[in-house]
Amino acid sequence: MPELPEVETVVRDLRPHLIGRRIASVKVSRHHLRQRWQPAWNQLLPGRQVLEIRRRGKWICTLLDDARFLVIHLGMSGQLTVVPNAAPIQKHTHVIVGLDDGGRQLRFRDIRRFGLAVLVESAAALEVMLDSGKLGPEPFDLKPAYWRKRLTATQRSLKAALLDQRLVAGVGNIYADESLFEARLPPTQRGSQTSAADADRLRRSIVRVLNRAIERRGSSIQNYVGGEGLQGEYQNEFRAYGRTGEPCPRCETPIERIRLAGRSTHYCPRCQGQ
DNA sequence: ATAGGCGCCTGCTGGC
DNA sequence: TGCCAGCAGGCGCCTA
Repeated sequence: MPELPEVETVVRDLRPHLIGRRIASVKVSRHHLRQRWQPAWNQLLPGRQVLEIRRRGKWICTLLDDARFLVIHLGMSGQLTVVPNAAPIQKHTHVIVGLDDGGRQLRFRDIRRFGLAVLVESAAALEVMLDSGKLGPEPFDLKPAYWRKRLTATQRSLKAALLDQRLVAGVGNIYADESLFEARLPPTQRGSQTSAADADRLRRSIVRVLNRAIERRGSSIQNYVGGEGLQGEYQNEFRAYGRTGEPCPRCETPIERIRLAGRSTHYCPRCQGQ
């Protein structure tokens, strides 16, 4: 569930609590996540100091003082929070990292277990994992020529293209629908049919929607909370996503919902043309 | 190579 | 009240 704005909010929340802190202890649950936790990591983590926390697309990369990275993906239902040691341990908590500040823990909770928590050996290994063709550029760094080229090179729908992390990193189902609404483009339109003007409008819309969502600390629908356990507020500003049957905020036409690229897709049949 | 479908999980909601 | 289908911020693997 968490997309770029939610992950960015988590990272910003965690930084002041984690940077400079040392890891005192590690405890993991028996349930496996998308990738199995290696027992060796329980030995490697204690004593390490947190130097940096970065976001890349929907990935959270915590740089440690041995040049390794604790890498976390929130999947659909992941929560990464800093809480007092005494806070009750909620069901589905899979990793608990004790901190040396004498009273708090970093906890990774993930109800559906589509998420991931792994220790990566080095910056080079992280490159292989995330970059090397897998993750496209950050939405804020999209070059107009690149973006149009990638869109026009595919027969898939704009919706499918936006969800493809290789084209642009960090956009998911909510912000794809919201960006297409903002740009007044039909989600079903084939990438190959995209004019230069369409592509650029879409690019700007993505940036505007994501920045606004970050300002509102992301969207909370069911599970999402930021690094301090607070919900987001952007769900109150949705114009298309999840508004099936409600009037379009631009033209009052009821918002429609279709299945596209395997996902629920919400749009205004009138002002998002065709 | 590219595009679509399915499965991985748990929990919640709505209809009967 | 119970049961069952359908749905949910993602992604990787399989197939045509």
